[in-house]
Amino acid sequence: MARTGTEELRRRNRAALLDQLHRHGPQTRAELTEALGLNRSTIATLAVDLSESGHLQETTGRPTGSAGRPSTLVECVPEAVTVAAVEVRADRVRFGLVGLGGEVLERSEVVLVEGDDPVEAVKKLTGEAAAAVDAVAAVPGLVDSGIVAHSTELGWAGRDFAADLVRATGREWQVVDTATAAAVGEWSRGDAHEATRLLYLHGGRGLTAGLVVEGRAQRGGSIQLGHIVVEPGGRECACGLRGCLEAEMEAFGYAEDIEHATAAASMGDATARDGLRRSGEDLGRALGAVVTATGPDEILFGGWLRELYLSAAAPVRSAIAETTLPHLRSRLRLRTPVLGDEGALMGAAETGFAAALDQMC
Amino acid sequence: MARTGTEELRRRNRAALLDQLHRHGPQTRAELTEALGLNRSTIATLAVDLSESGHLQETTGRPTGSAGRPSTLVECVPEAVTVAAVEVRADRVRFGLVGLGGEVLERSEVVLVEGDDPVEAVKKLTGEAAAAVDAVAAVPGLVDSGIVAHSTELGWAGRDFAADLVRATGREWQVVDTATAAAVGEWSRGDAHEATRLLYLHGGRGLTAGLVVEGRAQRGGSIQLGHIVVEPGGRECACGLRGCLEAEMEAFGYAEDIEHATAAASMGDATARDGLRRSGEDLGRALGAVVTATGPDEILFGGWLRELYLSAAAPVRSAIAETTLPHLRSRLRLRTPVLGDEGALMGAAETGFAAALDQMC
DNA sequence: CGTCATATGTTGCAGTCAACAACAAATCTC
DNA sequence: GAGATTTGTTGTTGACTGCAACATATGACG
Repeated sequence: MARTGTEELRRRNRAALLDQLHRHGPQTRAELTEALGLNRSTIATLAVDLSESGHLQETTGRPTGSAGRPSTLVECVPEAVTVAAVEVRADRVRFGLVGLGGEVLERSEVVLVEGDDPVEAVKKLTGEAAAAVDAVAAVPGLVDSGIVAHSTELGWAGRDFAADLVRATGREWQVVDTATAAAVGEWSRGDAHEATRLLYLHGGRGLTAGLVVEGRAQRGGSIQLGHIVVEPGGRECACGLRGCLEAEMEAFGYAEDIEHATAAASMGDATARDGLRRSGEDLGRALGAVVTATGPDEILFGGWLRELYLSAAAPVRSAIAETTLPHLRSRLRLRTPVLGDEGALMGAAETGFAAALDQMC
Repeated sequence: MARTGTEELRRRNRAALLDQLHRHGPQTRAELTEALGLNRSTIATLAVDLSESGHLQETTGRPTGSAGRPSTLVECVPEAVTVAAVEVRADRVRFGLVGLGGEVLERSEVVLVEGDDPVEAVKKLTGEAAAAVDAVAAVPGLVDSGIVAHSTELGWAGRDFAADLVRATGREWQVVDTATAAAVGEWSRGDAHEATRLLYLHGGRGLTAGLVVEGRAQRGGSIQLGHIVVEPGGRECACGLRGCLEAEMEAFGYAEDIEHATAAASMGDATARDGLRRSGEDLGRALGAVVTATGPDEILFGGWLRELYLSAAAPVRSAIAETTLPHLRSRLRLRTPVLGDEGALMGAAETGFAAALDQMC
């Protein structure tokens, strides 16, 4: 791969064009000229190049309604570049083959039963995805360069998941954490695009958080929200610490069944209501520290934290307010994600596209 | 400024060459060829270009000791590109005119007395620095795009310091926070270069922290370490919260006079010793949350936290150990900075150079 | 319905750049 | 002192983007 020279310049411009279409959908040549700051003729040669290589398609554009020659519409061909994205959960593995532009071309899922190895599921699911230029797996937990250092949900510690996947499937894998992936997904394909510092909270069997700053995932940042200590010397946690948010919340036992708790609370069950309130406060205190340390301007409550937030917004908010400086608090928006279960998969795919387009020919 | 085209390519290569020399000091043309991945002839034309424009100097290089024609040594001319760096503290304002390559060409200082406006001091100090391509001020506190949202040390809240400086000096200023600046300084000019995620703790009248990831300052990341809540419902803090680290530590009153406390402790004063231990524990607990949220692999204790750490390392370490996952803790190195008071100034200058070299002609 | 204005695609040319290869220079080794 | 080795220099080449002139396709207007 050339690092310098005029061919490198071309390569970069090609990648920029594809990236633009990938992010913003079909555009006319004129719009591309504007967006990329290149000359019309340059856009033309790039477009012809990429048409011939099958990466994009040109169609006679929509009538503009205004004067002038109508411009040709350029759109990318989803099948030209695909990424295999996988999301691993304790009870299932989901797969999506995502094409350029963000379209999901294929989708499948394997349900795991006690003792199943996710690697086998991944192998089965991605059998036909050999053409994918990149493969990315999202895992809930603390991921450090392919190794899952800690995962409450999967019960792993120090597993070299990337290597396992390579062995099983015979291809390279990126491993990212689910929370960061979901943050990327919500930013790029959800409605959180205007957030400059987006914190996504992922509530599964464990609690993790992912941070996206100006659209870029913060590497190494898979934040172990569940292991923020909210009660020094408190309940013993499986991780060996005491008073972790996860351990304190586990006392209420509704990570598995939050609907039950919220239903009971809305029926007037005082114990359930009190439990939700206290959980909300613990979560808010943990968030206070995370917000102070990372300074987000938007927080999305994903997974079962969505339900907790929806039914205990007040205690969450007030606990944050009691542990965060006014300036940080005032610019903070609290919301729920829009992509639902899809976010992590989309974000994982996006991670793959970022890498693919970067070294794109 | 051209964004594309071959001239832009040249511009980038020129900037890359200058940046290489700025960071790594004088190098031979052959070394530059290797480092930048460009052709010998390209390096030659770039070097001639930049020699003629006065940005660098070529001297007959040191004898290599091995066979072959001796290469010419290339070094940057410090005076060619200078940055005005200023560090604001409650009791003084320090100024340094830093040249390309990191050399400090001029240095001066103004001591402030109660009621003095730092802006006046900056104006006086930087009067002769008109030629500087960039001017950067480091301020202890929470800085958000030029505005000092909160500063315990200076007693500011929401002051648009950048605008004040522009008004007073008639030139543009970047405003960064002291902790982040010091982190950048220690990374680029200190001995923390191998840290990939460096957290610098700045102990002044307030406690702040700065994070540098792979050499780049995390924007918006001026972490308000002093306002991590370590004692929910604890002592009232000037910021309006309760139980902030700063408020809890203030009870011991040695932000101003840590030497006194450590001296007393080493003389056997049980109260002082106990105070140090408890401060160390509070600091460690606050750090636990920050480490969980930001995942550093190195922490530097700067300002008066240096003394606290040196005399209370054990409680700090054990408090961190009780509030941080093993994986994050195991890769964590705790140290003290090497640049002393100089770090923030060097880092501020480095911030200026990053901007200057980026848009460099 | 035809002319003009407008916006866009197309084509050929010019300017610039980095890579390459052949050559020159300067040092070390034997 | 001859050859090996490393590096600077020079002229050439291929490639790319920008530019300007031209061609094309539409809407507006009388």
